[in-house]
Amino acid sequence: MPAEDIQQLSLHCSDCPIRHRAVCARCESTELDRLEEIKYYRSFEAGQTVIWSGDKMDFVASVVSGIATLTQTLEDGRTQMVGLLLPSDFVGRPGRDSAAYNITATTDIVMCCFRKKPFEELMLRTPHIGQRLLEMTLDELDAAREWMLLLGRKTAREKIASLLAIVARRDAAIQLRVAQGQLAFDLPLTREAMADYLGLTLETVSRQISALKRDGVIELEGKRHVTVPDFDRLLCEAGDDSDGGFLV
Amino acid sequence: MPAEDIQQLSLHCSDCPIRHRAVCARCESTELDRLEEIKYYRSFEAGQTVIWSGDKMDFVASVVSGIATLTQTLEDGRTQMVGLLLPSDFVGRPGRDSAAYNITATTDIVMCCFRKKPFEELMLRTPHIGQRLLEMTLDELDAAREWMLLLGRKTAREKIASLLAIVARRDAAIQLRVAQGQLAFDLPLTREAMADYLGLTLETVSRQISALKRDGVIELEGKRHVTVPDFDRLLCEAGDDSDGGFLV
DNA sequence: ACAGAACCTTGACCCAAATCAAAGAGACCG
DNA sequence: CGGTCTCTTTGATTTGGGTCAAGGTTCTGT
Repeated sequence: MPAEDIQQLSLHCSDCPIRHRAVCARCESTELDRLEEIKYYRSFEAGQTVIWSGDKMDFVASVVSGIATLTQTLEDGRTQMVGLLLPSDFVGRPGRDSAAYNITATTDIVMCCFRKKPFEELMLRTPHIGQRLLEMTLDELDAAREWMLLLGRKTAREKIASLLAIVARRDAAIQLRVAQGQLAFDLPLTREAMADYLGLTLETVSRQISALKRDGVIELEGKRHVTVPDFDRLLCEAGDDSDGGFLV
Repeated sequence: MPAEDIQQLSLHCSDCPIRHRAVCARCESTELDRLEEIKYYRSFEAGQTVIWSGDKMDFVASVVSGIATLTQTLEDGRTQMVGLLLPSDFVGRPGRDSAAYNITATTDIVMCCFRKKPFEELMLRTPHIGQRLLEMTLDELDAAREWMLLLGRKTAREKIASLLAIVARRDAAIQLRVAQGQLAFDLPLTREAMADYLGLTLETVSRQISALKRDGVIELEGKRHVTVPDFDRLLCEAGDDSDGGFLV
């Protein structure tokens, strides 16, 4: 989302640190002011579950700060992460009143919620909101499909490299650090969460990270801080030149 | 989509056998008549490529008859199917002018196309179309995420059983055959396409189908015709009680 | 400063699925 | 009818990643 859009949007939502990506920034309707009337905030601690799959969900929300995951599980406990919620991401589905996934906070998190009913009414009156939501949903669909390629066809090493590349890019975008040459960032996920994301076991994740380190593709400081000396090398390890992916 | 919607919709699109699911059936606006003005048909033979990923795509379309696949590939040829287009499915993305995936006809296929520009203009004037598209896109996203669970965490046998269950259900829905007890249908995919769908090799697909046959979960007649004596048994083999999935 | 917990790494071993290889079964065609 | 092509099955072997197990590192709370 271009910077000027964020700014313009913030005119409508001035006390809130979030960029409501659900809302069309180009729409100048005063309807958007009504978002202020129906919104409220909720906080969760790291590890807390925001909502369980199947539970009633009478709100939609944007992430203000922190990180949450969307996961699905089989009866026997096998878990697959199907999405990651980062600041400014939108969650919740107009027209459906129960959650489709478990949402879990992996860090302390603040969400900006809108009660679903009034939000839907606002959508009806303000087509631009729906259009923006459609755009966002299509982006998520593309990201999910790219992840399908990763889950179905990539090797463990490629999966790890892809994840690192995506996190690096996302981090660079957030920090607005222009990334020439060396990149450094903190992994926002535990080894286990990475495993659930990539369809691997945590042991394999650990082993492959060690292998990438041994081969000089990345450097590690502590468990979480990663330095990438040669981003192109990492991309090459990722098995494709994909420039997008899940974290969008 | 409920039957009455299809019927009501067909008022607006009477000569076309397709149910335009992209269009809100409940909308009585005469705007919908303009769809007639901007639509045209294209046919493809089995095996033909409709469009390559990255190509310019200046239309959106609904599938009238036949089956097509959406696939992504890595440079070395590894292929992952990320979607299956069945009659009445919508393809194409307002707001993006190149295709994100390879679209290939797996049977002879007829598509009902709308030039993108006028379709987008129509969307602007008719919010219900956008809303319906949003609904459909959210359904596709759910399906893609369910597929992520399958790709990341299910065994080969569970993958095959899941695919069979989904095809069986979809077939039953299309045929409007009420499915008490025994189900029978034709597989719409080659072993190789199934493999690309499930993230397996074609040999593994063949072996697992043979195993399910040997264990009495399914019966096979020829290579493609499948009979399911006990649908619950098949669901159980699929590893979850999922009632939806990719084919929607 | 110490105990405990949570998280991470590494090794040894195993197995499900990939790979390599060969042969069967239809479909189509001259 | 036999030949060829495409699709499918089955067998033998290999291997990537899972499983089980044992320690190592931080971090937190007392």
